[in-house]
Amino acid sequence: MNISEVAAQSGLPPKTIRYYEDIGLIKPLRDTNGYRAFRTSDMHRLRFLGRARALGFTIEDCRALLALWGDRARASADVRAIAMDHLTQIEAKIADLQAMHDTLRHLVGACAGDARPDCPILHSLEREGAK
Amino acid sequence: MNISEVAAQSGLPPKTIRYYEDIGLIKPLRDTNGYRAFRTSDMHRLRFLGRARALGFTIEDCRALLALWGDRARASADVRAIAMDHLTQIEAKIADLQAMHDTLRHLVGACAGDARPDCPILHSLEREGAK
DNA sequence: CCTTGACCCTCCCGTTACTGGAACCCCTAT
DNA sequence: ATAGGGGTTCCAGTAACGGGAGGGTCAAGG
Repeated sequence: MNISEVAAQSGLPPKTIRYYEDIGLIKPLRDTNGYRAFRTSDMHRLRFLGRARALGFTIEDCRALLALWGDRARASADVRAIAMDHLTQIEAKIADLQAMHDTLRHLVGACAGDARPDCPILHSLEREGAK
Repeated sequence: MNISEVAAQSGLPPKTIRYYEDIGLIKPLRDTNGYRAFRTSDMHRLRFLGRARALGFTIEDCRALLALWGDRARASADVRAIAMDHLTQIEAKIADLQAMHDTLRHLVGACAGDARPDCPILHSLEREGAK
């Protein structure tokens, strides 16, 4: 399988696939012409990566998850730990964004948004108690 | 005012302040010894920047907001447009994160997290309908 | 046999908003 | 004279790729 076919079937752009090889997440074979020759197992790893990335796992998380995936003697606790950690980070991020969202929403709601220069948004950014 | 004092009073690290000068967000004067000499107006701009960044505005948004802030003939509609845009992006991001969160939470809940290798999280990443 | 077009390859730079570090200057106190 | 705590510049690295240059390869058509 050449890279474009793998790209089509995995949903990942060729650039990304090459990058994943660069950083050692996959190790496709090479044809004599230098083209990458992907096995089915490479495809599976790529699909796994695509799904893990879609869930927001970092590349390093993915590396760890792949290792656990391939380890018959793994403990599900190890997988769960990674996922829990990630979940916590996501929750923190959502909380941050939600706070920004609420403040902004309030400010946007208070701003007339017309041709006049007076603007509560700028006032808020200007003065002390801007929160 | 030297950079460390401005840093203390604005809450921004010196490195960040130098960076902001690099990209033209502030233009402090210089003492004869080459040290940056910050005026009160620089402080105000830095505080403005700190608050805008805390609300998640990008640097380029900040540049635009600073320009509007200094423009007596501005229309509040312009400010509001930037904020609305940003708000929309935040909402999109929250939605993304929330979706990841829900999926992950479900998977984490289904995983025993013990010494056995069987793990719904890995199964989900492995199989087709991993969503 | 040659050309064309669609592949593929490997670099290298740019992205965002900084942070860390090296190498070096300046000022004050001991 | 030296030690310390400022300050300065510039370079590199971060996360996870994307864009594009420059150049080899392959299959089909004339």
